[in-house]
Amino acid sequence: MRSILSSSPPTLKEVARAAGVSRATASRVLSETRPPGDLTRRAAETRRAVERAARSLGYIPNRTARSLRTGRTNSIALVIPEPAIRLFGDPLFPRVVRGITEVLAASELQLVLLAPQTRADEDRLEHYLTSGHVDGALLLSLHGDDPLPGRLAEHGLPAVVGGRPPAGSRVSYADVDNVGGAVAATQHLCARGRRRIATISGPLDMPAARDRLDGYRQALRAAGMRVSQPLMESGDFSRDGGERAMRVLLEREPRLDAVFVASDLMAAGALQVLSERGRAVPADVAVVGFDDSPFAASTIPPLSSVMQPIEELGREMTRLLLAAIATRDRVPRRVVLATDLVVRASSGG
Amino acid sequence: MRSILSSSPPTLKEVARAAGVSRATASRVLSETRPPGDLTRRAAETRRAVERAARSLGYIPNRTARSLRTGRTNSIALVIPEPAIRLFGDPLFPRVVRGITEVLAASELQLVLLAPQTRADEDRLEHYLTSGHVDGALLLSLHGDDPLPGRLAEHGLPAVVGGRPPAGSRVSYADVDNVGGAVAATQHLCARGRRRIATISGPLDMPAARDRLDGYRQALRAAGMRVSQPLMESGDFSRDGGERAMRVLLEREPRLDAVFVASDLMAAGALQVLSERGRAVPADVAVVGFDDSPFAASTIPPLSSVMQPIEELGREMTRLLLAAIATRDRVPRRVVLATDLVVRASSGG
DNA sequence: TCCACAAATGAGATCGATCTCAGAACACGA
DNA sequence: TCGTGTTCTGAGATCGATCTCATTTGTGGA
Repeated sequence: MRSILSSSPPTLKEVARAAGVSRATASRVLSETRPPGDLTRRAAETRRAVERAARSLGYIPNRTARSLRTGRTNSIALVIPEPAIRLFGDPLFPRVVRGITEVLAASELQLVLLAPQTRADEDRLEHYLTSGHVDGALLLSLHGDDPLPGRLAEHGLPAVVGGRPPAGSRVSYADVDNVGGAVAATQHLCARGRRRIATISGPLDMPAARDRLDGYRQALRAAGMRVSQPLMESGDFSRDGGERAMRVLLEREPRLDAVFVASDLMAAGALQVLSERGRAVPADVAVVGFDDSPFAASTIPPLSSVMQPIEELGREMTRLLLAAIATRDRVPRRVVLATDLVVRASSGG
Repeated sequence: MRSILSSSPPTLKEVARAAGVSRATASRVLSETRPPGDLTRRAAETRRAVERAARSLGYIPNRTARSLRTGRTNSIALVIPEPAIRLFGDPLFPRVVRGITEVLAASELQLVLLAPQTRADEDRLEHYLTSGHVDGALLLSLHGDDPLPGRLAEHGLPAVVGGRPPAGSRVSYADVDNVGGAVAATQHLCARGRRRIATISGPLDMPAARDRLDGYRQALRAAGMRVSQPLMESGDFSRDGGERAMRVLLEREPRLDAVFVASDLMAAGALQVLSERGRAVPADVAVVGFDDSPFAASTIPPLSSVMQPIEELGREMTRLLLAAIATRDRVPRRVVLATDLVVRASSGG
């Protein structure tokens, strides 16, 4: 083992000296992954010597130096601009992360998660990303007209957005088919004979929320029904928000006979309010949620919901990013993943 | 603006040439923060010229190069070795993160979150940390005998553990007084006249869980009561785990008259089981939880619980780390933050 | 006006790795 | 044994910034 007295970590130069070879050779041995077997006796010997020296010195390559030379950092960022409380509360994030890490497992890339909390954080973050800390970025949960994708594109940093990106930004993204899911849910309610179908949408500065609302509208129009403002109320994707919106809707349109709710959490709140107000589900009011969360099967009654392949979204984003990094190709690509209506008792099964 | 044709980002050299000065001067102007005012007319002019050139070229310093030279990266890691589902599910993490980001807001440091999911991830992570990507690391939620703190210390990377670190590792840490909190809770139950006080502990490979169990034991002994194995059952800090453990305890010791539960989530499960079995809380069985979660006030009945200052834990960890980085001082320090029993109806108010 | 001293600048070294390229060592067939 | 072609190796350049140190420029007092 190396002496405890040497304060700074061993460098390649020291390894090379210890092994009696040049820096170049040491570098080659340690970084080149070569199919073993097709090397001469001499080469095999130096290789062994270098490896032994590196091991006994406890050598760890300085990534900073390597990055400077190669222009690669071997890490990619996952950016989620959400307050800590939502970051750690939203059930979607762990699923996306699982998908991402699955794909990354096969690579040597390190994933770093960045969650800017303030305006100042966002500036610092942009600087962090564009100044060469990472090879690419995955962007999740962007709101409204976040300028980040555009900025990264200007600097030539590969980026992939999860969910539909801010309008007008030429950036790759993967998304789930929110419109299609909402259409399916609403059509399903129509097909069950419901005539006064309300909706609780998400916050309208989020593309996913807007798409689901669009799908609801499209389906109603396609069925020849009127899209009426009083039947639409927006929540914030939380359970409480769902309760509040449901109360507003019942107040405004007591005769509604169905609700398409843009998230299961809000749907759970809505179910509770309906039960408190003595409306039977699905007899009086049919309910369809969105997400197909684990708890959807155990609400009372079990909640019909639109399934979205979130893990696959994470995988797809990562694949897009890895491809962009590998090919240096900056042509924006997009992938839209199908959603699927899961029918349970709450919509009259 | 710089031409769209130049593919690679502008370097300091280009800025210097554009401003008609040397690289050294450009570097000084752009990185030196100097109290303005005490510079000569000439200096002020070059300063202006360099700044204009940098702006018009869209210059962003290459952090990799800067790091290589200065040995500083201006980022620190937050390591949480938990599966994604727990990482995003545990209500403690957002609170710690809030504390951390509060303290970091005043600095220029970027926080990166690393959550190794597999054994391979852990190796990669160790390599990431020790190869110069960050200036220091905050380690949370370490289990059992995680070798990470020791490894980092070997490589001279400043690190601070949140919670009590694995035994024997000479590393700085901040912790909440789990033992003291458990003692207070148990003493409180004794003082209310309870004689058969059970406990539901956390997973015993976690120091916090062990400390709370220790506190329970200490308090019983101090009160001259016997510590009996059948009155102790461990859960996994989840609600389901609490339900399961409570059932086991009732089965084994039907005459128990109090339970100290090592987390509020488990306590919620326990309350439900007690209610199902027809045991009145607190008349038949008094219950005290741990965490003082937001929902503790709204369980039925409201849950007495041990408050722990988690945000402050985050702040304190960060302060310790920043100090260690600034002073290059590797002497392990520790900080233990007081916990506080909050009495509500579940323990007989 | 001249001199001493402080402030500002630039040339070149440096951080620690990889890459290029020319030359050395080796294997193999004649 | 010798020549040829392939494989290895090492010297030195390089990535993009900062730092050192000698030199230039400018200031203020005599």
